[in-house]
Amino acid sequence: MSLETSLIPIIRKFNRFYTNVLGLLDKHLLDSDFSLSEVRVLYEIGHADRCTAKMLIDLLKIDAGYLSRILKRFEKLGLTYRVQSEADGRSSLLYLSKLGEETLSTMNALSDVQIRHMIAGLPERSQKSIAASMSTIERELSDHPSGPDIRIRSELQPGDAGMLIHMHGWIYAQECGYNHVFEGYVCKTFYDVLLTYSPDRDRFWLAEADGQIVGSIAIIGQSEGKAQLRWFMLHPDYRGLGLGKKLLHEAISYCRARNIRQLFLETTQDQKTAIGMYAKAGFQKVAERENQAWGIRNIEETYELHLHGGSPHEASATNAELT
Amino acid sequence: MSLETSLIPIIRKFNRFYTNVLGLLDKHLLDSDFSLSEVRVLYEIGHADRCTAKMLIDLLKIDAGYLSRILKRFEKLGLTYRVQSEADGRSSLLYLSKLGEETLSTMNALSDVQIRHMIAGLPERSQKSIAASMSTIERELSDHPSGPDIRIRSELQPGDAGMLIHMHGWIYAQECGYNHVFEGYVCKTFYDVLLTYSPDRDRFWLAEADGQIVGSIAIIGQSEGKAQLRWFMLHPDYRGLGLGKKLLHEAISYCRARNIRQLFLETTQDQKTAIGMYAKAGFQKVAERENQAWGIRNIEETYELHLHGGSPHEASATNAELT
DNA sequence: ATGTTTATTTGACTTTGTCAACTATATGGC
DNA sequence: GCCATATAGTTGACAAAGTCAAATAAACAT
Repeated sequence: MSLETSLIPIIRKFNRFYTNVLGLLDKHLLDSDFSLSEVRVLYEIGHADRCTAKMLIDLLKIDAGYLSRILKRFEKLGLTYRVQSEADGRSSLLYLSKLGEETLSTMNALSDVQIRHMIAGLPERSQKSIAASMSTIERELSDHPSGPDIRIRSELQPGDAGMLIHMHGWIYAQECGYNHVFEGYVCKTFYDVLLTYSPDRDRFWLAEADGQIVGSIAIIGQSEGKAQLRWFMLHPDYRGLGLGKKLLHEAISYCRARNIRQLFLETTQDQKTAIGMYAKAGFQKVAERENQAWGIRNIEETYELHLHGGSPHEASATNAELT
Repeated sequence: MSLETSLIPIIRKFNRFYTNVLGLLDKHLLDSDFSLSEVRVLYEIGHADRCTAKMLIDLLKIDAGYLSRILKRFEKLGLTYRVQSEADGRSSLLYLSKLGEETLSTMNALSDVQIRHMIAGLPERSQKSIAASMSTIERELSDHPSGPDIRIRSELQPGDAGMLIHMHGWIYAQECGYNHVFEGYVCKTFYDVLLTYSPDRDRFWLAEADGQIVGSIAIIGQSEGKAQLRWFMLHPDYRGLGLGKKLLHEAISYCRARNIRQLFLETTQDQKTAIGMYAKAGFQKVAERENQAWGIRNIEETYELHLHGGSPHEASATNAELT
């Protein structure tokens, strides 16, 4: 609630600002013979599939009577024509005539010029960030918020390692109070792997939200049926969406497929949620020791999971719970 | 030009979308006894200092005659009063009466409720990213584009090292074709420093644009009048703004102040721009060797700068050129 | 002082949008 | 199939919102 309260003034300020921006853009549009509403109607007829008056009313929140007259005018001007719907005799399907299409594309071109003029003087980076911000707002506010575009990829790209270190450093400082020495230690783990990195032996799964890494897991150093699970982590904003479960499942499935029998991992006692998931997947603690190096006292723990030979019961339970 | 062309459809789409959003918000506002224009006028009278009709005309792009009538109505309703300007007898200064202030704050409250309702169902992360995006758009599009908020800080925070590694990995892959081994090597350099990091001996300057790191430089390992300059880097989007020069200047000034006499750095021949700046600052090449490790053949070079004892000429030239 | 510009007002007008009553078709229950 | 009710679209009467040009009065430039 307090968050909303602090954001509302920002949003209202933007609304006032953007009302002006849109007003300016519209002004020029009004040099044409059409009102703003008419232009919007014409645009939608041109772009919607099997457009009816009802659709326009819902989409543009326009008065039915007003729309009726606009459509009548369009027809008189020869911009549109209508065909009675076969499915519903009350409705007509609306189409642009040749002239209507020309008119619309002229208006589109004018509008493009307007917008181009609006952003013309700005540096490329500003233009990009404006467009990106607009997409974000639209996506987040749209009726069926699709949420961010979340996907999991498993090729390691340049910069990924650094980003994972960044997230480790930041998250563990926030949540556990670890200091820069911890981040240095994470650097070391990546250094060790990257120097000899081979996609065959070392595999990463990176969860991305709109192209930004928000979670990770990896299986590294596999040899002779053994491997290490590493860098299992999820950005706080993206927890509770089942992403962690999905990552862990990916990693373990991969191990099964690669015939890895023994998987181990190291973590600290602070990682309650992760440890819960490890346990659910069948991992068992095999060692623990104290660590003072990271600015705060903590207990490091080692966990192991036996995938085939070990306990068939656990393996199948895992499978069921993580699917 | 081609970039603009690809962004215009995004911007137009957003404009159509946001026209709807604003329309919906306004609808509810119209339940009150005031038109949208009237509300905007009332708002500005309440917030602008020494408000005149002319100001409102310019600010809201409203017709003078229309405004005149709105103001007349406000006065009749007892919401505003006017005082003839002493400086210009043609103008009057506009003020809200007690009742006007109450009315405005009621409307503000209603508007707040509207907005709160609009974002209420969304997760915190969405709300934040909406507000941030709006601020970005407003800043970039405002008349005197202030550009991003760029500042240089010099405390190392958790996550910074990772972010710098990320940038190294990404930029050098983009621009020089280095592979993951290079990023691993960068990890090692940070590992070495972070384990024994001490603000007295190791100093970072991080250039941030709107809170995002976009450039860096560091002076590390100083002892007995010597030190190493490291991690000098600038995001491609933020080059040509004098930021690199500023960072280098910060680092060298610091060395002077700390009585460091000899500074060295390692780079690769690919770094033409950086090497140009090093040369300008008085650095001289003292060694070079071939390196094959990073996926592509390159020449590593070592540079040195003697700050006090060495060449007074160079030192002063440096000072002049980099200030 | 005089002609020009600027801030605001007023009257006449158009455009835009709203509301409620009306027609015609569709839909669901029997 | 028949009826009650809902839905898509139309129309007339009207109100609100916005525009334009002419008028007024003060300010400014020379």
